[in-house]
Amino acid sequence: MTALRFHNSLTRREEDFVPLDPQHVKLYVCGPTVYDLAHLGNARPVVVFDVLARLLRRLYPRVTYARNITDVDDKINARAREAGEPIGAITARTTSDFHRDMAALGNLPPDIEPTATGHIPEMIAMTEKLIERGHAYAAEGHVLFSVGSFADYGKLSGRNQDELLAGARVDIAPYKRDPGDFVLWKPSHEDTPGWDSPWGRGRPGWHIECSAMSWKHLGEEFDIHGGGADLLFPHHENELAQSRCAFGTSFMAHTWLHNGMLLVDGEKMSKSVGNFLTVQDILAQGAWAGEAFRMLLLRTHYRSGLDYTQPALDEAKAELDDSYAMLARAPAVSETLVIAEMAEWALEPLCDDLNTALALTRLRDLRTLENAATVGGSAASVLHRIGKGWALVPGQAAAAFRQASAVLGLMQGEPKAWLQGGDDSSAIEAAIAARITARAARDFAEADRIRAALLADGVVLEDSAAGTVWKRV
RNA sequence: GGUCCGGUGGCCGAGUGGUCAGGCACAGGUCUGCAAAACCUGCUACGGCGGUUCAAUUCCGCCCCGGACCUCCA
Repeated sequence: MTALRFHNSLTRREEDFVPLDPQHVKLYVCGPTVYDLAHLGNARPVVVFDVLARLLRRLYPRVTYARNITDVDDKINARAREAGEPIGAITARTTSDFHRDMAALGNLPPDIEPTATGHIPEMIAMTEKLIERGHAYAAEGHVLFSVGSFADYGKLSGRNQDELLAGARVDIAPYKRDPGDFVLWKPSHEDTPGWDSPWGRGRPGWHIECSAMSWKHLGEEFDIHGGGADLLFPHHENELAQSRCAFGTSFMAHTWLHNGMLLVDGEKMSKSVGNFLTVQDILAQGAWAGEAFRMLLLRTHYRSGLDYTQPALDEAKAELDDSYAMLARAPAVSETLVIAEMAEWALEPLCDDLNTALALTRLRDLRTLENAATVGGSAASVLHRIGKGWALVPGQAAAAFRQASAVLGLMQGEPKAWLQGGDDSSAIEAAIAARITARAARDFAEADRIRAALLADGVVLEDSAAGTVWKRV
């Protein structure tokens, strides 16, 4: 496979990916704060970086993908107060909901899923290091990171201190030496979760959590850090500052990747606009919806903005219908060099900054080739366009399609289950048998009557030389 | 206001200094008892104004429009 390239947010350029250790690639992605059901926007980075992890695993002998669970946060505390529910109950339930929803979208679990509450000692240790090295100070029970102590502060997000100051739109706490200084540790009252620390009972700031967890599981320096573009500042800027200053390193992650924001019906999701959608809302549309939503996400390049609309989801479902139908028709074949070559070709775009949209286009081409081979027709124009001289053997393009799709986490289900899944189908089979008898007797009126009746029940028939097949719509 | 990222055909959406994206929709065709599916053909766009160039959707400048971020939203 060709060399991996990424658009690195840190350098704002596309560059070749060079692992720190080619035997072991390390990836960290910011996970959810578990206070409520995952919404559509939460799903995008999970899907995008799931594809990245699958791709890395294909290219390198060992990959460690860590994605955290933020289970200590003031939003969680607020939710617990409102709902009168214990914090532990909220975080446990929300974490399990998150796992369920992400699995429904076809995501594999990360290799490591550290929780913030499980890493308080590491956070305290890092905070102490930062104080020792003169990058942080304690004041009134708080510990603050001193942005003025780090010359590179602002480099990741592309801002300078003056801009940050000018843009500050919150009241500046009196104990801050610099308005840009941010909290590493803050005091907790009796009614708020807290841990004993050298600065009294308190809880960590948000940013230090990710620095501590990535340090614990991936080391002081690692390969790739991912997350939503909205986290670039302040979260990632602060993480980077904490980690580099605590360890005296020249970088935290070598490559920083940021996915674009998801809109719903052209607007940022919000409850007031009424376009707020959770993953559960999508999944409720049917058994097909999880995979269709994943397809929808991957049809757009991860760095671009993406507008979710219902017609777009329906189109993604229709594409899956067509693909599963193709897979259902294709005969099984044994692995060949051509199949490997086809799959490699389809996946090639992923190496160019994870171009999933182009990879999907190539999968469509494989689908057309397979259809031409199994159903009939000429694929000469497709072969000419893609510049390939593949001989069309039924089953081969389908096998390549299936292999390549696995890296996208798509179209791995049983075609029959996708097309015909649902309630008991014996009545449908019986009706089809009756229709075959009618057709054999050239009683087309009866045959058409049966077909129309099935269609009314959402069942579409397709006659071919090989017999009659059916699918639900 | 500042920083950054975008504006591609009816819709979605890649990409490129000059020969084709692709999908959906639509219109023809082949096949079929009729359909459906599949395949074939057609539909030829790159926000506006300048500039560089033999040649710009692709590079540069300005303008317009949209979005993200500007201290804890993926």
